[in-house]
Amino acid sequence: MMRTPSSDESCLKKGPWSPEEDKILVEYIQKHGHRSWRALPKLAGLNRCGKSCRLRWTNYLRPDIKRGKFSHEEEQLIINLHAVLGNKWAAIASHMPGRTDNEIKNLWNTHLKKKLLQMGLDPVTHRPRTDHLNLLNNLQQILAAAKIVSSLTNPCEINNGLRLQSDAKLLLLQNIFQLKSTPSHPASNSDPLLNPFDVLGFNNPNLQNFYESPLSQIQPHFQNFEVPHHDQLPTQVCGNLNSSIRESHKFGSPSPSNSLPNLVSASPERSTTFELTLGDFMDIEEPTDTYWKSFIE
DNA sequence: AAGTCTTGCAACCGCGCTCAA
DNA sequence: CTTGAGCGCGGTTGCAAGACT
Repeated sequence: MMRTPSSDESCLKKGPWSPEEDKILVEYIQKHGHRSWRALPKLAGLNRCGKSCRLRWTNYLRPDIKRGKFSHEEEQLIINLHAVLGNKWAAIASHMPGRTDNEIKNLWNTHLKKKLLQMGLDPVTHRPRTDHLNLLNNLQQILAAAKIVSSLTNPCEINNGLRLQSDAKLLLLQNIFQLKSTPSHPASNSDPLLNPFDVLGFNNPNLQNFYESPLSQIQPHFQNFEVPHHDQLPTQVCGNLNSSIRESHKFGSPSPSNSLPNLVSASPERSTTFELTLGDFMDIEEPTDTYWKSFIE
């Protein structure tokens, strides 16, 4: 139900609060509390609307507010809570005594979102980004982020880092083989102008050579890529791995089937078979979400 | 030194929910 | 059941300060 502002509300003061106004508000609330925000400004003698008073109190003047920079632990906590709760700033704030929803929201929009993007993670899903056209570009970011894992000490970060490493490997395999093996794919058109690395914005000569080389020459480059043993994976994952990633281990032998997974969807929804597989795979040994859910409950 | 751009944050706005009349 | 006041939440804006050219 929409409430239209009353006529006398329109001439009320807006904008930054003066120290005098702050003093009046604090003294009034300390004496009388804040039962009705709408009535408060008149009773306190403030030329502000009740909403503005409430906001000023809850976001700034409340005595239990912890001011100052967020610690690394607090940032990590916000990221973890956001992964479970999404943009429920008030809910996140309720688990962080002394911090306001507004403060957390601002921190997220100015720092944490960028931090996740730099790591190649989608700030909405907290999963590696899978936009279609930027996929290989993102892959570079994911690989770069995954490299950092070796220097991590925090168990949470190590967990995320290991996940990044496996995601990066799978995405790399998936896309390289897709490009190599699908003649109908526009990116693998024989027209040199449509070379996939041109199309995707890559002009690194090493990558160009990599693309131009026959499969038999590419094989040795993947010796260090580990595909998890199927005993460690759920049945459905196993099945898909058998027909996709495992197939890719048959380098050198002609593969008439070309039974390769589809490219990862541009949208965050898990629309392709492989993406489901990847998503399920990522959940293996991934207690984080469950942990935070139980933490919140 | 001056102008422009970027960043961070306080405050505002609009929407939706709850609850009493 | 309907209506409207009050409140809380999430998204957005505007401005000051710092960084950059």
